[in-house]
Amino acid sequence: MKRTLATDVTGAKDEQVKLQGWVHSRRDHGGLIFIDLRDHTGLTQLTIRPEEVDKQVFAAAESIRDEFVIEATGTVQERDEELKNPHIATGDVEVVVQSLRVLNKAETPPIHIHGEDQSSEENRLKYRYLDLRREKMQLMLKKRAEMYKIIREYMEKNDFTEIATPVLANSSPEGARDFLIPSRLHQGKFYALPQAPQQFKQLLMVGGVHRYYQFAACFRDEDPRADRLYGEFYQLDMEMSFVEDGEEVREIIDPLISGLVKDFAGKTLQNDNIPRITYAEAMEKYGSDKPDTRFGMELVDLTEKLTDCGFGVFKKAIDDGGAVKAIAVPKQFSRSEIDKLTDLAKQEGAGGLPYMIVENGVATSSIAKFFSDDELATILETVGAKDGDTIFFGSDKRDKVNKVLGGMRSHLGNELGLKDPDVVAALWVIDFPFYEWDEKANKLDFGHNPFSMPKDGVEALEKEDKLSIVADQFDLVMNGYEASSGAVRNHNPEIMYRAFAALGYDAEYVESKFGAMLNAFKYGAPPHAGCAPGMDRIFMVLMGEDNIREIIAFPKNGSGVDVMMNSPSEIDPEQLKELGL
RNA sequence: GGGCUCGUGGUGUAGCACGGUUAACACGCCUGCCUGUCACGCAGGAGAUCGCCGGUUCAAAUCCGGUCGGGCCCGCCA
Repeated sequence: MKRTLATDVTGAKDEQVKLQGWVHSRRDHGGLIFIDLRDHTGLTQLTIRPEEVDKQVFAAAESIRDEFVIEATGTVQERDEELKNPHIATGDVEVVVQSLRVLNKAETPPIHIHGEDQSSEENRLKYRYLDLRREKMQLMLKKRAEMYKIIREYMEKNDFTEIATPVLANSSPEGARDFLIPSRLHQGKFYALPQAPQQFKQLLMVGGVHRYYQFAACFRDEDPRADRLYGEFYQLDMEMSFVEDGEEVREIIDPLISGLVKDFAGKTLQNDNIPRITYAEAMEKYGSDKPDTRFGMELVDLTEKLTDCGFGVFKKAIDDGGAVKAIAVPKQFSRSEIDKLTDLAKQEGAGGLPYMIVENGVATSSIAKFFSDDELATILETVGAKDGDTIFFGSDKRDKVNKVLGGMRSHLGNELGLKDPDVVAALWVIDFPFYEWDEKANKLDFGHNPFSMPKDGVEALEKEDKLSIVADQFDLVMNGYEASSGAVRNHNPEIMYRAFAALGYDAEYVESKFGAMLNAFKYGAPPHAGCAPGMDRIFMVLMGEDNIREIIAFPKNGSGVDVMMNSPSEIDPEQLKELGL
């Protein structure tokens, strides 16, 4: 007898079929029992009539409970018109059961398997194997595989070679905390799980690999977030040799992203040609290096226009070389809402949150009296505020103003529902600064990582103002999430030494940290560039989720604990002893 | 490390600001009835020392202190 899938029964009318799956629900009418059988394809209704089966079979049907694993054989029959159920795919037919076998029993499930997330995440993670039976999670697993297939085909078509790099690697001096693995053979020494296969992929370029890619597992021991998994994640790690301009990398990725958004996810790509904006522009307009551009509410600079204004707070900021900027928000807020927003601004480092309300073409508020009518009119015009809008101001050092108003913009974009879930706004933020100022350590540090190429070559590194040096380094941003970073790599040891020298590190230090790579570069390293789109996060955006745990089979919770497997766990003293620990 | 927030039958919540009978509702579970349901229906039932510890009080799910756990955010992280 033919083994049939739940959703294939429609095409098997009047045929004898055998189905295997789980009991999704059971409706016992006494003299007639319906069972919705669920397998990985969907649901089919089994109908058990006492006149058509043995007594034992009917008794079995009576004793069956939800989530039992069963095997049923029977005949597919078209339902009478009035009995058809348009809500399920197989609702036109039913399987009239002849025999029934319980393959396994099931206790009452501790989470709801029907419908949308009706159980706490805590329980869902603890019983993930049950959670995965849910339609939504099944879809996530299948779509993820589909996405991988699309990407793999695209990369192969573009001459990329899939190569695996070691998972037992070395601790890297920069960046995130490492996961360390004690060596048994070399006691006192450690491997580390790679934060990314960065050095390996660059060494592949030196090794003559033209274009490389892999779905690389990356490991970082940093606190998780809603959009950041704890411990491990996957990126489409890729690198191209003989590329000296980051644009070439972006042009490879563009069609892939475009296809994933439109064809794979069925969403609208905001701009068919994925825009490029500089880091500086992103910070000025959106106050963020990963702006969500599905909505406007851009930051407007008022510094020039308010140099002589009578409002002491603004005046002082401007006199101190800072900036005054504003955003117009299409809503009037209550006093308590303003208070909450003010708290938010303060968390971002602002002293307060000055605002004006626009009514009848006039800006009013407690601070309005400090401005001339001309200045008020200029503010309205420059900010582009309309009646019913609220204008929020920031005044401080330029960086801080951008940060505060950028945080406000992002927050309000959510609050006011300005983020269209059917649209994906993708953009490249390019020209990241090579160095940045580390406020805490009060010293210069690398912006992203030390492996990037300064944009105007070695000479650029000699600039007096180190903070103005731009790297050929870029991020892909999707709906306000950082989806990828990438760069033209530094393949020249000289530049590497100089880049570190500017931070006060000598050649010895550089050699001790990056010896293998520096050494390799001496033997003819081709120029190369690449990027590493984060698969989990991109998939999350494509699926319209805002919690990255929703799209992963077995995520750890917010404390880095696998509540299902109970990892991390204590270890047998014998194992420790063997490692010399 | 810090801030905010949540913790009540198997599951999800209400009750808590203002302490006071038997802790309520929905889903699920159990028993019985039911031959066309698909959120099946009907009747009945079981199931919770309200995360834990301590305090205040005649009396604590409710107030106070502490602690543990979850979630979001900052720090951190590309």
